[in-house]
This record gives sequence, structure tokens and C-alpha cells, in this order.
Amino acid sequence: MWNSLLGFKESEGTMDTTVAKGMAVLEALARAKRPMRLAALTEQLGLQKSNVHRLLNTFMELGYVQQDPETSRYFASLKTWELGAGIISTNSLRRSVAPHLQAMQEKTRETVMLTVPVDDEVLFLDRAAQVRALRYVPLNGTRAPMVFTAAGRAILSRRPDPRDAVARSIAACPPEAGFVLSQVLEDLEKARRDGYASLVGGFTPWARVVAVALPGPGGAPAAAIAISGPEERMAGDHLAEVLDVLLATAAEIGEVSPA
Amino acid sequence: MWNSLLGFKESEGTMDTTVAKGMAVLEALARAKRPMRLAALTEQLGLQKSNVHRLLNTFMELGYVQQDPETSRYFASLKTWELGAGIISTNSLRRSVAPHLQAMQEKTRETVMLTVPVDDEVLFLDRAAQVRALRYVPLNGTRAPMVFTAAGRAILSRRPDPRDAVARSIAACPPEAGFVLSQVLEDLEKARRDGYASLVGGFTPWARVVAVALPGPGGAPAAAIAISGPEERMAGDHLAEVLDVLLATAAEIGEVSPA
DNA sequence: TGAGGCCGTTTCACTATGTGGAACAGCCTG
DNA sequence: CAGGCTGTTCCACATAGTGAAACGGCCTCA
Repeated sequence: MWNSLLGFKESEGTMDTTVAKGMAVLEALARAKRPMRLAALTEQLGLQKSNVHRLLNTFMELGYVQQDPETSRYFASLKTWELGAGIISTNSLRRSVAPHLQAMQEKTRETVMLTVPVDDEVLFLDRAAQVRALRYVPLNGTRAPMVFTAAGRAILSRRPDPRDAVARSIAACPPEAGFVLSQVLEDLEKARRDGYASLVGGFTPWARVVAVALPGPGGAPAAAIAISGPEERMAGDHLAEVLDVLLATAAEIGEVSPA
Repeated sequence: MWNSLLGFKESEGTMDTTVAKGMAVLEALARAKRPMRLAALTEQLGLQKSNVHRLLNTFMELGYVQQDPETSRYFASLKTWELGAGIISTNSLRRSVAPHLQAMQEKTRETVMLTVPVDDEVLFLDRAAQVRALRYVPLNGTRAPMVFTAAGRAILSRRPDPRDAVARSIAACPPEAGFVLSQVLEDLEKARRDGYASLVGGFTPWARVVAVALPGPGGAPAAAIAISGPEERMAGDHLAEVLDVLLATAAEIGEVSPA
């Protein structure tokens, strides 16, 4: 059964398996940093060679996939990017927070980010940074385990009973991070009291990141804004100032519409 | 026949129609600025109501589509955005040109853009701008007819026989633009001689945009960089300086890998 | 209040459609 | 030249998707 290999829950409702397989192929190509061979795709997805081949041909006719004529490797085309580009540009959360991000960046001169919780992860939606610092922060569209980021912790700290989510999230972190449940829960408790989360040695190990959650319509945390900088700089008066800006901005933004 | 409605050429090769229909649905949702009703989708795509419903359910189970519980309208989720986000971040053309874009922006203080030709259109790939000016330029991921933009004209002017493409492209422009074939061909000839294209009253009507094509591996134009500013400012000494920066940067970049 | 649309959803018999095994062809490596 | 990789093509089979029609909830208007 191929869907077990893809990690699907025994599909409950009725669903077009052809489309599901197709999206699995497209997703695999989009995630891969370089063009992929047919064999690699079939193995990774646990599908039939001819099946994947047919799907790839379909996507090529539609323009979503291209094939390197020399190596005959497949890769997702820019049309696949276009598909999503329209979505983020009209995303109401991003649009409403973007100016605040920019203002925070100008005031603090640090890198600032907007994230939303998805499953047990945070998704990086937008950022503002000095050009030279851009390469040091996660790219938009990437994900990280919640407890691995300050933003995720800010969100978790505002949830009534985060224990299970925290446990699952810790399991998703690299073991080297050395997170243990009791310690993380204590950290969250502190974050809840302080009104912000602070983390060193997370997803961006070189940085200290401070973050605060933004409440959604129901009051539950629906997003988080974060400020990130080199550990040695994020201390003392500067850190205090950064926190002031962070908390003031969160208050100013108030309640946000969910992603 | 539904594919005629979607504008497909009598599909030559064999292809998974289910996937094609699915992508048509997802594309329609991604393009729409607001959640769509099932009825609107079925009408727009010329498909069966139950067919679209089934496809939407599939996408919902996969996480690419969500349904507003109140209005029962459908919209593409952030997961659809994630799909493409990975592609653009690893795109070699964008990565290699991005620092040059930034440098051009800092030197000229105007808005600069990177575009690539796709079919008879240009696709906006990346940009650099002062924050306050961002809303005045096309969003990344949008398309425009080639002759409707300076970037597209710069590319066309480097092609051996652009006549047919120009004619098709003019037909795709709004009639109010008032482009006529002979005049546009003359403009292109001038652009070819000058080494850059200049346009007022195009896709961004309020601006004068100057652009130059970047050659690909075979020498054929594979991309274009453009600088855009208010018409009154893009004149005299400043315009001369902008053109200097533009042409110098193009020379510096040299040959690019195709998108 | 109730008739009449319009909506999203569900059902089901039919067969067109995607499936996957096997055979093919091209390219390297040993 | 043999052997093991590729990506590609073929085709009989039955599964998986299709579409017409029926359902039921929510409106509006008489």
C-alpha cells in the first residue's frame, strides 16, 4: 500500500488517489534542491516507475515540471512558484503585519520575523532584515519544530495545555539540542509570566531570539513576531530596548486574523 | 469537452486528466483573491459540480485547500504557498542576480526588478525597492505581456525575429494602451541600437522603466533587469546615471543560467 | 408561512481511465 | 562485450474517477 509509505492516515473519506500521488510527486520535486531522477522519485514515494513517469509527463504538459534535456532529470518549474506567489501576496495576516515588521526592523536594526503555527511546527511567513543579514535567517516558507524556535515557544506558552504538543515537538528536534520536557515546560511557564519567549541555541544557533504571540479572534495564539540578533549583541540595554519595541508592537497590532 | 474550455490544445500525449483537472482547480483558487464558491469554480472550469467537489475534498485532505466553515467557500492554504517557496529560494538565476539588484537599488535609489520571459509574457521574479515604494511595483510572481513592459521589450529587441511574438503580445495588452505593430517594432529597433529599452505608460503607467536583457548560455536573452521610477524623476542627469548603473550591472553580470 | 431557487453535499451505476507488470532501448562501468 | 543501471513505451485488466440525478439546508420573496 503506497499511502502508508507517504505517511497518510488510512484515508478516511473518498479521495482522488491520482491527484494525491501527483501532489506527492510535485512536492518531492519542489523540496529537492536539485533536479531529481525518476528512479529516486519512485523509490522515495514507493510508487510504480511507469506511474511516476506518467504523472511527470502530465505535469510537464501543464508546465509545472521541466526536464533537463541532458541529464533527463526532472525539476519543478517557476510555474509551480507562481501558483503560491499569489497566495502569500493576498494573505491578510502578512499584509496587516508587514508594515509593523518594517517599523520594528528600523527601530531595532535587528532581523524581525512573522511566523504562524501549523501542526506542531512554525512556518516562517515574512521577515524584514538588513540586506547583509538576510542569509542568516530562515527562508520564508520553511518550517521548524515549535519548541526549536522562540516564536513557537511564545505561541505554546499561550496555550492552555501545551504538554502534548511540546512532547511531540521535542521529538522532532535534533537530539543534539538536548531538550527535555520538564525544562522546556519550565521555560514556557517563565515565558507566559514574562509575556515573551527568549531562546538561544535553537533553530538559528548563533542567535538570541525573542518572540511574542499574537492572539487570533478567539484569543488563542494565531501567530508570533520575533526579533533575532547575535547573542553578544542581544543583551543589556539593547536587549531591553528590543523587548520594548517587540511588546509595544504586539500591543499595537492587537488581534489578528488567522492565517 | 472540458479541456477546450481550459484552453488546452487537444492534448497530444497521454496524460492524467484527473491531475490536470485538479491543478486547474488549485490554480483557480490560488489566483482568486478571495475564497470561492463551488458553483463559481465549476462554471469557470466547465467541470461537473460533483467532480470539482471531489477534487476539493482531496486537496483539503492533503492540506492544500481549506474551507471557510461559515460561508463554505474554498481557498488555497499556505501549504500551497510553501510548495513554491522552496523553488524560488533555490532558483539559481535569482540567487546570482539578487546581490546585483540590491547594489543597483542602493546606487540609484529607484525600484529595480528581475524578470524572465515565459511564453509571450514576462514573469516578475524578484525586486529591490525602498519600503515605501514597494506597493507601486508589480508583485513577484505576476505576469505581463512582453511589449507591455520595458523588460519584455529589452528581451524582444535581442531576438532575431520578434515580429510574431510582438503581434501576439500586443493582442494581449489592453486596447487602451494603443500599441500598433509598426510603432512597437520601431521602438524595438531603437532599443536594439541603444542597448536598452525605455517605456512610459506600460504595465506601471505612472513610471518610466528602463531595462536591459541578460543573455543566456546560447546568447539568446534569458532574463532582464529593469529600473523603474516616476516619470518626472527619470529624466536628465538622473536618468543618465540610472542608465549607466543599469548597463554596467548587466555587463558585470554577464551570461546567466536560464530560469 | 410556505413555495421556489440556489447552494453544497451525497449517492451510484457505468465505463473510461489510470494502473503496474513486463519488455524495450540507451548509457555508462567494469 | 556483458551486466546493471537508467528513462521510456506498451497493453490487458479492473480499479478508480465520472456525471447525472436526487438530497437537504439556507436563503429570498410572495
